[in-house]
Amino acid sequence: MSKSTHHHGDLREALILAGLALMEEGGPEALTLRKCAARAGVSHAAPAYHFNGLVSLKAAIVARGYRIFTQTMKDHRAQAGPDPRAQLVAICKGYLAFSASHAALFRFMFQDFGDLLPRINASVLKELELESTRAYQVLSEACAPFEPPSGQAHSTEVLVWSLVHGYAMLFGGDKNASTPAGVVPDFARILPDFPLASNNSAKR
Amino acid sequence: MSKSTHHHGDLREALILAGLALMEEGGPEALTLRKCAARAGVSHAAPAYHFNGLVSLKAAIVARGYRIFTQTMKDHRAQAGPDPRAQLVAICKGYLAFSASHAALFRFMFQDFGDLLPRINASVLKELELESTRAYQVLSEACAPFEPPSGQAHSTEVLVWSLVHGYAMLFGGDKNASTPAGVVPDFARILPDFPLASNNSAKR
DNA sequence: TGTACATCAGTGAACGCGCGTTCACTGATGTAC
DNA sequence: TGTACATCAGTGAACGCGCGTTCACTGATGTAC
Repeated sequence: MSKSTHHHGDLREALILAGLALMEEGGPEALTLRKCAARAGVSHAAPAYHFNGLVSLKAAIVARGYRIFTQTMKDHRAQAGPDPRAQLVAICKGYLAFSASHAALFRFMFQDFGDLLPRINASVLKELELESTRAYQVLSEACAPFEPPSGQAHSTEVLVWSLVHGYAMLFGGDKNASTPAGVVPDFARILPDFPLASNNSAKR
Repeated sequence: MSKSTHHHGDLREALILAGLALMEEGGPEALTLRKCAARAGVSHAAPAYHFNGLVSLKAAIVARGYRIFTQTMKDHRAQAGPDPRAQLVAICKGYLAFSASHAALFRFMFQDFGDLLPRINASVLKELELESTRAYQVLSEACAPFEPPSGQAHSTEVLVWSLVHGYAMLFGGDKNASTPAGVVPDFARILPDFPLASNNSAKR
């Protein structure tokens, strides 16, 4: 343990990791500058110095969330076969795996940032846009083979994204693991019934 | 304007309406005891007396949200024809209409209440459960004609609910009205392609 | 190689703010007789 | 019908708390010569 109090080394990384941990433990309410600082072992004024305020720290944490999200989907895809349908199913399973393993963060990421956007540090905002676009692209690519060749653009993408996102929100976490009326069918039993137009060699 | 300062008359209703207004104007962060009280024109200690703390006031507001939600779906259903498919589409449009007209409230309703549940006033909790169950039943009934007769129970329900909920969350509000890649297809152009097994006289 | 100095990352005390809660109170309402 | 009294809804001042922000500072690092 270094005696030096100044020059943390990688304060930014430490703050983001602290924020991710706090988010999972106490939800979005627990994400404050002071708690992040305490968890990272620095003065409570340090995060306000590194980022320009709480908003940018939150954005940096969300950006990191998207990076993990993307990686989770890619990991699942890598374990599936080359068949486009299997690839798409794997991506969706990765989507659900992330939403379950990072439940609070997942909801936080898809929050409405609205008024806060203009207050985000320019470089952090750029990073956030990059990471969220990358996550989106993974899903988009997996849907591409199923887009109707001459129909409404992105309709499969919107269909699949809506379905998997809604399922994740409603049934994905530990809570609300059932409808008021009973047990929820496993997602894998729903997805294969999709009417995905295949303009490729996708098999059932 | 009555001079009497005590005995508001219907403080409960006034507080709930104040809360609904605050929610739409400033999001969930704006929902505090003091702001609700100020908006309802009462002392800031009044809401803490009427409900036993902020948590139960929030729950009462969510319960009211579900009541409006149910009514919105029913209103849309009433304007559709008797065909089961038309009814289901109408319910979904009602779902989306509510999520758009009460964007912040909608997200707040589907929040994870988790740790807060035990702290809700018993009668308010009962009301919340009643209203949310009623909303759920409207959707459930509309899906019933399409449930596969011998398949997995509630699979159509889960499918439709996930799809419409995900669409509402991702594209329903004013914000994020498009995918990163472009324009979002209208929901009505997606839903009719559903592979809904009809054990009824539902027509396309 | 060694010294002087500028830069910069992080400190810690202090500030004001809005919050939920508490509590002795007040004044209107309802009830007993 | 009228009076006494209990109940109860809402008041308003006070409290402590955690928060984000500010600012003069300090000590480590990097650079010029």
